[in-house]
Amino acid sequence: MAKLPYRMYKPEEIESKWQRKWEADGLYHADIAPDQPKHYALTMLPYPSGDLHIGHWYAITPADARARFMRMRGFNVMFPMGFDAFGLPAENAAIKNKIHPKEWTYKNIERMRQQLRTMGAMFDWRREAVSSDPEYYRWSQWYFNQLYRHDLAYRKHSPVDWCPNCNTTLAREQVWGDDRHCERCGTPVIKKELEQWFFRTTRYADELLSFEGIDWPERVRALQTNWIGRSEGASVAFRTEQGDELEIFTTRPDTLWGATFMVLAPEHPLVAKITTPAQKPAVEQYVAEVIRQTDIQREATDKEKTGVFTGGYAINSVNDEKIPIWVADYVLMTYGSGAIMAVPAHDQRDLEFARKFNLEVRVVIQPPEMEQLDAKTMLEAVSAYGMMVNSGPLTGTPGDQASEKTIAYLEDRGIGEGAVNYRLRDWLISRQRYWGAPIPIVYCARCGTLPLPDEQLPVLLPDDVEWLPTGESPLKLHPTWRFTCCPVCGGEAERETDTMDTFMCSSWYHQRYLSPRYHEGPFDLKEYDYWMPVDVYTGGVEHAAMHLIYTRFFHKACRDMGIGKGDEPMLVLRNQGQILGPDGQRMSKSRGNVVDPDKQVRIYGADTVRAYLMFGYRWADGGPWDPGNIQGSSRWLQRVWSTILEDGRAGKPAGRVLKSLRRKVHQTLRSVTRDFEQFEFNTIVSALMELMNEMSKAKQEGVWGSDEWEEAVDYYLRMLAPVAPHISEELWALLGKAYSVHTQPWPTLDEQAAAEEQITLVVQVNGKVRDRITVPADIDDESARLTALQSKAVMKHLGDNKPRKVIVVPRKLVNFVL
RNA sequence: GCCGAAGUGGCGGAACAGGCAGACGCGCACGACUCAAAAUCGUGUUCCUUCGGGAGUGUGGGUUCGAUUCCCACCUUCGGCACCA
Repeated sequence: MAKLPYRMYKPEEIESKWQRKWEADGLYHADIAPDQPKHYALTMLPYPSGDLHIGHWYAITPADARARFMRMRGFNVMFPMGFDAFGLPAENAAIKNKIHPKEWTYKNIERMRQQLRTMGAMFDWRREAVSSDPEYYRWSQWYFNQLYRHDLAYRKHSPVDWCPNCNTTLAREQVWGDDRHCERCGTPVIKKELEQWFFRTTRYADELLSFEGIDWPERVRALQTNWIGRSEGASVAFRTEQGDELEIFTTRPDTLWGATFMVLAPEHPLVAKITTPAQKPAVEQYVAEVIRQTDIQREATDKEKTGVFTGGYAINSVNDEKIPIWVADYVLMTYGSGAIMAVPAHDQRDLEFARKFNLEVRVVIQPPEMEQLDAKTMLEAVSAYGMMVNSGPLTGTPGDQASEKTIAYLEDRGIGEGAVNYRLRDWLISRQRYWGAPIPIVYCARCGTLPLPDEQLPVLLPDDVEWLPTGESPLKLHPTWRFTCCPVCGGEAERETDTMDTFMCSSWYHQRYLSPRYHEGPFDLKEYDYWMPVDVYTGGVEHAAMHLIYTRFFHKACRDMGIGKGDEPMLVLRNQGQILGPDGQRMSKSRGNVVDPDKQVRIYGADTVRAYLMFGYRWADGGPWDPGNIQGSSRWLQRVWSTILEDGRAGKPAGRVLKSLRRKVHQTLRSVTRDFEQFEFNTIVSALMELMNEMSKAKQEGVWGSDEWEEAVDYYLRMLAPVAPHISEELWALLGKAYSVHTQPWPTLDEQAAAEEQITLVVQVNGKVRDRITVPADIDDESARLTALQSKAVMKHLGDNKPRKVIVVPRKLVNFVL
């Protein structure tokens, strides 16, 4: 073996060198290869906030390592990167620093591109997409038109959530927490009545509940299921005394005969008509009070019930009974029909209301295991199913058929039908801000609301705009921009001046990566057919009820519009956790606990930072940054460097030593392969550390220069390559191996070499470990038992007793039971 | 209240199909090297112990020869939803 000149491991010298070479060589270019299986690995694209955060490294490094692993396993891997570049932070920063949002954004993108390069990730930069480029948002607008033409986009006047700090409306998904605050800035939202654009996500509510064919974490599935909030029941038509139909939704049609009053939401359109002159002042005052309240005050669950009698009555369709109609704020206009039938005996909220206002309580369900219910004394509503009582023709129906039979009864008589309700709302996409894709709609006094013809896209965002937020769309304040001519009649017309929610732009970015400079459509179908769907999608779980619902909706809509294919955009989803500051708190500039990745790279090198982020945490959990722990990863790579590069003493190692080295190498390969497949990154690094410890010991015993050593080093560098791409490439080159380690195939596992010849048999007496004996791996049960019996420790614990039972688990243990 | 995830040494964490709890790393202790320190290398490191052992994976039960792992009940933490009819 040739003697190598000894050198120190200096990551700062080798890392940028290889990064430049890889890029110059196009080593990570992903092109269609029809004969090769493809793998589309996607990591959520960052927002260009200014600086790359350690959180970006934490998210991207393992995704990159796994993409590299898949490539070595023979897949044609695409791992693209881009920027989600529209959005409020650009405007906020612009206001603060008096710099144009566009300038701020593109400066940041340039800076982050450079920082991303220092990670040594295998991005194919030719596929980069930036959502604020006209060539990108042209297609966001085109998609808007498609949705509009397919009746999946519509404009509606309605009460919407408004962030008074961001000065814009928000989608329901962007309002968070008990205090209903803005997802971006934390300010509590208020309600405004506005004319806004929506996407019909509710049309897909049912389909979005199915996760068939995709492997997504339980956490995300549960969250989305929860968010969509499907309830099954019936809608029933009641009538007012004046003859108006009053529809209600109930999940308990079997309690219909127990309805003793009705409640309307204060905003319900029939309130004014129903209210009698005598009750008018009280009702008007109550409604005015409720409207003045915020949603937070109004929706507090622990609040005492309030309400007012309208003076009007409704007819219960099942028994023609006349029941009073009340107005109360515990009924929400946004769910169901904004009206309920109240069944106080079987609904806690209705019971509280009834007791407070002395309304009738009537038992219509008797669960078999409960004592006879007494409407006069009951303190808690009984929501359990049970036999229907006092329910006219359905009296006596058992609980398990009650709802079903009632629905059939309603349908027979044409007074109601089985119905499903969802919590999910349509997606409000209008934003009264500047830095977004303009909604490509024109309003013409003669021709009405018109989407701009596709060939007139993109509707360019003007640069010369006063972007300071006023509550009005900045585009509306531009002196000329909004005036245009009607695409149909050519007369004077005005543009829509709102921009689109940036989640619209990020709903389809994985398509743009396929062909970011394609001019004929949002993507080149050739590329789509080869690469889609995304095989592995990784990113933060905070998007579970926003981006991850929107993008599924978008994909299904595309499928139905004949643009895309398949039911789901991303087959496998995995979420990483969050890296916190060393103090265990969320990193923030104001707390001063921000860990700067650039600085860590300067100190330790990118490979060490990568290795530590993979090694130090369960990826899905994350945790506090530990400035001490990273030392372990740094020392490890130093050891890898010196153990592989420094000449060893030539010796005559025992065959046993060589065999055991080979065994460890193949065992490591087995576990590293499995862990890559299962996204368990921390144990990949620990297995590689173990192997290095073993190799270092074996080297002391003289294996250096042997075939086994050569194989160990070769395998080691290939296994290390996805984790630490620079040091492995450098060592690969220094050993004279053919460029590049990253285009090598993944090593081949020799199961026989990995098999243990000798095993440690655990010997127990009464389930307690008393001895450990080394035996041949293929020992039969009887010999195992006899060998174990000879153990001194066993003899001592057995004494004169004869074991009642002996359990032998092949290759594992022998247990003597007394 | 409902849904979901998670509780293992001083710390991050490991244990793959019910079979050696604590791999790997940090920290710490001791030793080697050094005039010395750092770095590096080596050894030890769950707790208690009368040195025989005993206890131990959030708590209490259960199944089993045997449970971090399976079942039941509960506690705690985190995340989501919540007057949703």
